[in-house]
Amino acid sequence: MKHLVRTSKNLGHAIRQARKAKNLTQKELASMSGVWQETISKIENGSGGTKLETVFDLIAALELEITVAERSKGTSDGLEDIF
Amino acid sequence: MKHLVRTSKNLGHAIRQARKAKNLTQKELASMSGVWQETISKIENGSGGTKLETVFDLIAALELEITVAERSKGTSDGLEDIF
DNA sequence: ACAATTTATGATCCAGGGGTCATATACGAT
DNA sequence: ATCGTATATGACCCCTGGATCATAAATTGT
Repeated sequence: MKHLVRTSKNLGHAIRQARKAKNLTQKELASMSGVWQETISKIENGSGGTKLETVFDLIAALELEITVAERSKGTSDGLEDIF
Repeated sequence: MKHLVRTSKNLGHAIRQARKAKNLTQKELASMSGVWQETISKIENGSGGTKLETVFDLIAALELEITVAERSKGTSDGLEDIF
């Protein structure tokens, strides 16, 4: 699944979905990423203001990757997902 | 151009490149994104700790988009770029 | 319904980000 | 080399994210 991320809420969804897909609890993800469970909770719920590094830590632990590219003009390339 | 972003430095490169591609100065980007020129400078140079929202503002102003997806196992999908 | 586990909330403390201004340094053109 | 513009740096303050601990609320399994 490919997530378009424009807001913290989007990011939260993407992360929660990836975590669930791997059957991890927030606490487990916490210990593998070094990010506190409480913080993960906030992030998954889209509370803004998160620091980039924290996101990178989670992304890495979940074996996801972030890409930045020109806004696709409706290419609808792969199946996308936006909330 | 599609940028794989794993670190703040990567992000900085992607943003600077996109800005240059649009022939914008940091100051111009600043006024169109609401992010201070000084801050843009820091971000482009990969100084970590940036807040997500700040990144979103820049990405939007530069008409870029961020996607999160499973780590591609060497798919080498489109032409990528990693620093 | 109950117990166990998972997630959310709340408070405190501290370090660092970003707004803001001033200035230094780098870069380009002539 | 000089002028003008662009980018980087430094200092200040305020505000908030995240570490941390305790606990509440929600979810899940039986």
